[in-house]
Amino acid sequence: MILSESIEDYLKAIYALKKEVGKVVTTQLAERLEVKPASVTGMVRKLADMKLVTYKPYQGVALTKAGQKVALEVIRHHRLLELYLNEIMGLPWDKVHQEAEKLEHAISEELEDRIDQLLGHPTTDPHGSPIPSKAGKVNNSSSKKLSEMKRGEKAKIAEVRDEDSELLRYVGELGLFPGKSFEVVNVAPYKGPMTLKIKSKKIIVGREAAKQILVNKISAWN
Amino acid sequence: MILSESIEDYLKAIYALKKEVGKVVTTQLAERLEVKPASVTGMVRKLADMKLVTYKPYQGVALTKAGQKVALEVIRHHRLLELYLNEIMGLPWDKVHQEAEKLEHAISEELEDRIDQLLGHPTTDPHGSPIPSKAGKVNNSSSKKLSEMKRGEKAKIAEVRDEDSELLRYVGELGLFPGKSFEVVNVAPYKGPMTLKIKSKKIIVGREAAKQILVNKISAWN
DNA sequence: GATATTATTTAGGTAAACCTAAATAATATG
DNA sequence: CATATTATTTAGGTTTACCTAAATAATATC
Repeated sequence: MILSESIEDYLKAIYALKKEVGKVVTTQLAERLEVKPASVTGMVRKLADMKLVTYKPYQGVALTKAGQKVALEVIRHHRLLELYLNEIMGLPWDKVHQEAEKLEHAISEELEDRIDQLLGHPTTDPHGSPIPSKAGKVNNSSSKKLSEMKRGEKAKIAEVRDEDSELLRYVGELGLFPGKSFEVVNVAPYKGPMTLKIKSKKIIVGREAAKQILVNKISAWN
Repeated sequence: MILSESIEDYLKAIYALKKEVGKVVTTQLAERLEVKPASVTGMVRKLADMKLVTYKPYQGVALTKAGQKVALEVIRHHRLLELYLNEIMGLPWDKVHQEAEKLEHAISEELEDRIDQLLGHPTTDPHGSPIPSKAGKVNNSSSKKLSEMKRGEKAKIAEVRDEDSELLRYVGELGLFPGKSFEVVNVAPYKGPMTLKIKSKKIIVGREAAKQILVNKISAWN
């Protein structure tokens, strides 16, 4: 099956929106893909004809098994590439998303396999997102937003949104990389900044940035 | 300047044909690009409008300075990628062309620079083709075809055509890699095979394959 | 030098993926 | 519940890069 880059991007976006918002509607798809809603309607009808999505006008879109398979393959390419570019080639973590966005459509299955092998079959990318397996399994550790944590709670950084380069530079300078453990020592009111303690070092992070960071809580009995 | 993949491919093909045949005509361009001659006419007119080529109907096409610059940038991407894929990632030399063909349009200038740096600013790709410098200089060592050599002559393998995977597997099995020195010990008549001696080991190579191999003669007084 | 052949161009058409503007459906508000 | 607002779709248009078929130009052959 030969699918255009556009189609792959649509399927990827539908997968992501489903994960983030639950329901996938025309306007949001259009916004994320930076096209007009009318264009989304047209493409979504086409995807439905191809049995890659199910679509009821005014009701929303959902991936079929076949559509999800394609989406996960593209996401696997993307995240393997991000990790390779960062870890092996030394590109900064705030640059790899943009680069992978183009390369994900260009690499062959053989190159994908080789990258996977060179990286030792990794399971997460540099931003903490899970890398789908070749068979299409994804480790979706149900994590919560850092911005919703309360004072005194402890957690580990799980995942940072990878689309925004500026966010990543900011978060990276603070040392908030996936895997880092911390405690919330203060939460300023009026959507103010949060103060975290990482190994006795205090850092301050804005609430907006904190919304873009997912964490895994460390239970009290650990 | 944002140029489509098609445009980049046309410019690359025009550059290559000019090098190989001297004159670039519609039919040959069409053949190489696997499109119809009528399509070439249309695109070439467009390229002329963009000042990337000069074009006189029925007379042929030639790259302008601007067009050559683009062509060399794409070729630089291609050859750096081939070398990276082969040398660093361990892909066989008969697979890298196909992969680079897609990736050359997808990598950023920053990634190009990083690859160049990781490879130590190389000057030839795995098939012996020169890698244009960032400034657009190419080392075109004027070499001749192996198929045209006579018995007793000595030379070094300079370059093997990279488009044909089967040819590369064949030539690779014979050990005829760029840089290898040899002597022609026999040339069978009627376009028959040639017998070469590499370090006292005799190998036999068909005349058709020999046409695809460029060599640098080693002068007698060396 | 007329005619056949080959090369090239012109004219008109298609598919993909977008667009804008207008129409319609769904939802919210007084 | 009538009306305003927002979401979505429909209709028709654009651009890119192809295509086929027909016309024309260049070249080769008798």
